[in-house]
Amino acid sequence: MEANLRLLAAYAAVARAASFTAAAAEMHLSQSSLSRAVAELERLLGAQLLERDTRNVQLTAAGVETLRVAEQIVRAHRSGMKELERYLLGESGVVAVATLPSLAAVLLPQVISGFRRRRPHVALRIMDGLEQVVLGRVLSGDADFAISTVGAAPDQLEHRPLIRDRFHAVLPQGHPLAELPQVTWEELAREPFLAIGPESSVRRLTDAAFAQAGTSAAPAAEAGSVATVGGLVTAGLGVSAMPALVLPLMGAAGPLVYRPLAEPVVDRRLDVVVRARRTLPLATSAFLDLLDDFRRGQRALPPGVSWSSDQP
Amino acid sequence: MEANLRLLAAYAAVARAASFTAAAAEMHLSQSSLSRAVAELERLLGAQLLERDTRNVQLTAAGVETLRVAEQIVRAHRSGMKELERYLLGESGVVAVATLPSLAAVLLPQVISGFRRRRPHVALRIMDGLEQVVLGRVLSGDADFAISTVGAAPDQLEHRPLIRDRFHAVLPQGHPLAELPQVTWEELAREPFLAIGPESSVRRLTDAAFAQAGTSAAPAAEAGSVATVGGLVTAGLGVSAMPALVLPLMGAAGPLVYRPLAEPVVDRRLDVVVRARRTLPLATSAFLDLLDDFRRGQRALPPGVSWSSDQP
DNA sequence: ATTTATCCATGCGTTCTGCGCAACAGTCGC
DNA sequence: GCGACTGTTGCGCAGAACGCATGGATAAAT
Repeated sequence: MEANLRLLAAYAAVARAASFTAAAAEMHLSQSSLSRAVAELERLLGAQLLERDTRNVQLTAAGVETLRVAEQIVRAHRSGMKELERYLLGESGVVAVATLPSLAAVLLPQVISGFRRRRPHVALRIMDGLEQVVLGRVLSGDADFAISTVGAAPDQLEHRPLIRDRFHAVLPQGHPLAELPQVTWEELAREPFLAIGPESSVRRLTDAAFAQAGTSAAPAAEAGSVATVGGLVTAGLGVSAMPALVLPLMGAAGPLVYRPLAEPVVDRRLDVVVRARRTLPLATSAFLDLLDDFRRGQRALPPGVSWSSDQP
Repeated sequence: MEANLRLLAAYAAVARAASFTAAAAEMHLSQSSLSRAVAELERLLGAQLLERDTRNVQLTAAGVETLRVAEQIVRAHRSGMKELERYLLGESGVVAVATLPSLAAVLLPQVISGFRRRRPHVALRIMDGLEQVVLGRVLSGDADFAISTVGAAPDQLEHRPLIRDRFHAVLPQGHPLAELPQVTWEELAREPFLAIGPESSVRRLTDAAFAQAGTSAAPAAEAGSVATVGGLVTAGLGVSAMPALVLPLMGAAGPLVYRPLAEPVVDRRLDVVVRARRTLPLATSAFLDLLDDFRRGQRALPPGVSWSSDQP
């Protein structure tokens, strides 16, 4: 029982048209070819499907049943291939992006709305987490790509700059440093410093910045989430430093003051991360292209956040 | 996009096994053949499906989607062919039989119960009607075959004897003829005769029987259905003559007396009727074979009903 | 470090499938 | 009876599909 699609489709066309000649025209095949195909199918099935008397073609009972099944199979094939084609053209599927919590809220919404206008049938899946988790998801293939800081990138990952996210001092209202238009890391280091936990990529950057400014700020306290750090600052226990995109997540416990940090100006660099030497699904490439369009077009971003300049 | 089943099945096997060699063994093909098949499918789809690094075979995102679709298509094909095979082996399908009302009630039930024990997945469709309707259903193909009287058979129909159904006098209780063990047509002709309408095949036979007995019975009344004729006899308006299988349908209005008719003994001959030069679905043949087994085995029938003898 | 085993890709020759052309054989309508 | 139309069949060709043998690359064994 190894009737292939060619035979089934040929038979279905002949049976539907009740004519070899008409079906041949429809299928762009010679009539003799169809005649042979049907004969071959009959031989394979061991049953007569068509009653031909040189003038008319009529279905036998087995022919009716075979037509039903053949059309069902051919239809399944056609619709499956159509579905696959849509997927391969990037018109369907799922784009899975892993990213840091701060980005999910600020950058992605505008990109996504543009993307969904272009590809309405592509679903999006956003997974947020800290850097290690995010990169792990890309490595494992759970996510198609990530937008994240990249500390030590395993060489199975490939990344390119996307966004620069400037660090700001986080101060309680009425704090003396809040009088200044901008604050230096050295000035900040004289205050009790409230740090984010060491798993956060932000912590690595603040440590480095203090070192670069020739000082060091042993944290007065550490917290695991930025919202908690924000609460501690609000309560007047000290100051902190966070990238601009993180700031909206901090003020939950009460009003805070943010001032750009200088000497040195420090940016959190957010990169697009993909697996090296992998061809991406077309829908995903389209998403990345859109992101790059935004970057090159310098689409508006919140203060303190800027697109990375074009790479060589 | 003309990926055929061969390519899809080959790819599915390789992708599932994550190995060309293993899949080749499973499919009884050479590894080189599979390698080529997958390469060909990738070319057709214009997408890389597998990431091979001489040691491992891994699916790309497109590969995962393609595997899903390929398995779906292959499954549809396999299950469709399986279904068709069952049908062609007579293990599924519908046997459609057209027959006269009297037969549907008496003969068919026991045949059907035997048949369903043998082929539990074959459905039965019984259509009853008068001879012309019944034969028409066979001609049109609505029914696979009929059990019916056959007056003038069109030569597109083929028939063979199945049952002989002896005519009986139908008498009201207390009628003088009811005293006799059997009644002759001549005796019957002296009574007011209540005939069935001319569309019924029974009418043709009673007319012929009276003629053969050298008499004729102009009907005192005619009715369209045997139940009505029965009612008229019960009411004492006359007598009638019916084949044994019809008798159970007559006594609805009250008790009647039936006596075998002789001089001549007249049988209604019920034939199996099929379209000439047609191969029947296997399930139908099986039903007919069973019927023939019953006939040759002289399976018990009601009094006055007998199987036709074996044809030459 | 070298060897061995394993795996997938590819060149080559063979077989067989699928095809169109052309000739043929019924059948219908004029 | 003749042409027009239909499906079937013989024939030859192009290429599809296959297996064998080989090559290159890598992981495991020694």
